[in-house]
Amino acid sequence: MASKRQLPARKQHARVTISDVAREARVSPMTVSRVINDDARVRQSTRDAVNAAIRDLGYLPNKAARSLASASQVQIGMLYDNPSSSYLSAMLLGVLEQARRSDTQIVVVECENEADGMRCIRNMVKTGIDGILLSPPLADAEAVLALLKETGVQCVTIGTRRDEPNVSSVAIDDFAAARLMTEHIIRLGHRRIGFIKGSPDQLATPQRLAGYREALANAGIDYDSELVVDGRFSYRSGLAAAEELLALPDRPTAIFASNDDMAAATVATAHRHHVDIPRDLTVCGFDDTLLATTIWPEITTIHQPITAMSQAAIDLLEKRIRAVRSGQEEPRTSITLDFRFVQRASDAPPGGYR
Amino acid sequence: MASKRQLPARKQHARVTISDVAREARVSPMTVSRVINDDARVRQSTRDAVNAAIRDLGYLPNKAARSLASASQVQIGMLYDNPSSSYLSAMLLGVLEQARRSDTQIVVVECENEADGMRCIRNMVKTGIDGILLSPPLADAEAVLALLKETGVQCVTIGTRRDEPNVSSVAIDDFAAARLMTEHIIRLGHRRIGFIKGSPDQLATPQRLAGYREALANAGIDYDSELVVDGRFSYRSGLAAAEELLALPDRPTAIFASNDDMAAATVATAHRHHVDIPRDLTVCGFDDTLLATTIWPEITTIHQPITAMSQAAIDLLEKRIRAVRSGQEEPRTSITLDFRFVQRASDAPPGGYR
DNA sequence: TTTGCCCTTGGTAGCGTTAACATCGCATCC
DNA sequence: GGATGCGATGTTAACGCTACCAAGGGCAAA
Repeated sequence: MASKRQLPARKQHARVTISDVAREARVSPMTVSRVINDDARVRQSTRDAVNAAIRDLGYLPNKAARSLASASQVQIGMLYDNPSSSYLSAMLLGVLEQARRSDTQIVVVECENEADGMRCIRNMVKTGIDGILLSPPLADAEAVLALLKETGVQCVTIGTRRDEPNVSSVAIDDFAAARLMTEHIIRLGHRRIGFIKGSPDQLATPQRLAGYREALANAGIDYDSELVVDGRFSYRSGLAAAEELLALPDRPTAIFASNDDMAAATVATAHRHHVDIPRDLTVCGFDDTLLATTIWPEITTIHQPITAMSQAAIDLLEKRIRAVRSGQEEPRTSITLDFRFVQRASDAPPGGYR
Repeated sequence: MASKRQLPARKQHARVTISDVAREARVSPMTVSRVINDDARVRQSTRDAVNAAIRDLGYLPNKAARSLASASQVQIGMLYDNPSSSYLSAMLLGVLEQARRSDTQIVVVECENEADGMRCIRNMVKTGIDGILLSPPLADAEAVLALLKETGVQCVTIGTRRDEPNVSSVAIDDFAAARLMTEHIIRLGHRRIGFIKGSPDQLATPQRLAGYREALANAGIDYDSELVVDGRFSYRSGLAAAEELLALPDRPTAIFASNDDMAAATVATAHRHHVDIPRDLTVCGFDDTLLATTIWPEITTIHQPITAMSQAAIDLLEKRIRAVRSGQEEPRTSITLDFRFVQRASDAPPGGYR
């Protein structure tokens, strides 16, 4: 590799710049800038010429210059606690992708609990963060939200529907999703359907339960509190919950767990009892984390578009931050994305016991 | 929020800049720049004064300006295939953190298989990527590596030790780790130790097996090929492998699976056979993914510092890219990080059968 | 004492882009 | 017909930082 010391200045790398494109298209750099920023006031013919030049030269805008000139850089902190790994990785993917598109710096911090979360937020605010992204269970911690309101930092939560002054949220409709899943199980022919609840400190928990009850009521099935047991979203809590349900004298023919971890635990417990799935017991989960397809049989579940959710969350956060910066009222929008019912191999009509 | 239209120019945000620090410390901006870049030629007393000013003002360098001025921006593509979610999230965390520190843009792409991976690489090269980060199994695909060599793009692999012209790697010593784990099992008193292999197309597979054999040989235990069964790193393959081992007339008292997914499957299979863990059977895994602590009992395993590995990988990649850019020979370093033996609840001395 | 060199610091000129304002031509209106 | 306005484009001056070169000062060698 020859040295290039004879070059006049620092330039070694020489990518195509906006001026090159401008020269090629016989316009000013400003016009090129307008084209790449989708500014409306450029004549179509000019726009076409510029685009052609961009393509010919293989021009790629320089991010650094862009965000320097437009002072558009945004710093967003993402806090996470519950490292349900697949949830986390899906979120990270979305966040990374979105950050790449805009000029956003993301700082990801794990915190152990609510108190730690508050400490992290204080630190971040001190370093001048513009916004914060929260996922459950932190997104449901009142103290955390109160602190956020106090500091005035913009915030978006994922997976928990909120509607407050400076907190927007991106989530699915947990109620409708749980109802749909329960309806599916009823349609298979089940009447005794067990339900494993999630942690009481998360907003999704009562919503999913309500969806289950609604479907039952609509189908004319009496609610039996014996069939509804506590869980904490963890595998281990699912083990105990499933054990409880399977020990019932008239045991359920189907179990709907509030998340996949507990559904997986139910599958394991059933196997230990030599209860075949799905022949003797239908097991359904929620979230469609990778665990749902890791174990065998693969679990019928509700898919949350987590990557898309985190992308939407970052986008929303940026919009709010920009709005505040330019002195506008922050938009008070929350987004509800569509979930998807995913049928796999863990459900079947009842009848194994006969 | 009052509008600020009376301001002379575009400035709304007014963060502390390098000039503010310079004024505060009564030096030139250049000297401040030297301090924050650890340039050696600054007198200690000056350095201290500048650092004090930085602290007082809460100065944070502007990334965009920095990378614009130094033309240092680097684009790195990260390809992943095997979405063992916890592996992925750990990697992403490391990558994000490292990217934040330096001026590196990361593009993360999932690809389904080898062919798809090659397509992705070609695309990225076309858009002017500077380097590529590969994890298994893509990191073990010869065709992919050949393509990389052909295009001359810098590359670092994670989890697979490589030593080739333009490919460095960051990994742990799989051989030593597997040997250590096997030694641990032997020390517990086991003599019949089952082993579940990984996918044949990954380099780690033979290395882990070799570690197992070495420990056996050192302890004077004959190698019994009956105890070594095939797996493919997936939960489902682990189910079959465990079934095979547990069906043996003289079945093993311990099983060492080449990763946690298969160890978890072994636990599930054992439970189905009413074999208690760890009383009747010791099960050990490898990788320390979140699955290891999700299930019950939690699995004794080998911890790979994946987040640190991906950080090191990005760092290495950047160094190589900068070296090439400035016309130097690319450094041909690979890094081996330390693994950690993690004892949990899935192992015990033999004796349950007596 | 002078010369030369190194150590430390400062000045200048960009890096590639965009905000803000200026300009130009042309159609519209009274 | 000249004022008015608007749509399309150009000009200028940053954005905050660092590469490069120059310069001052101290010290050792001549």
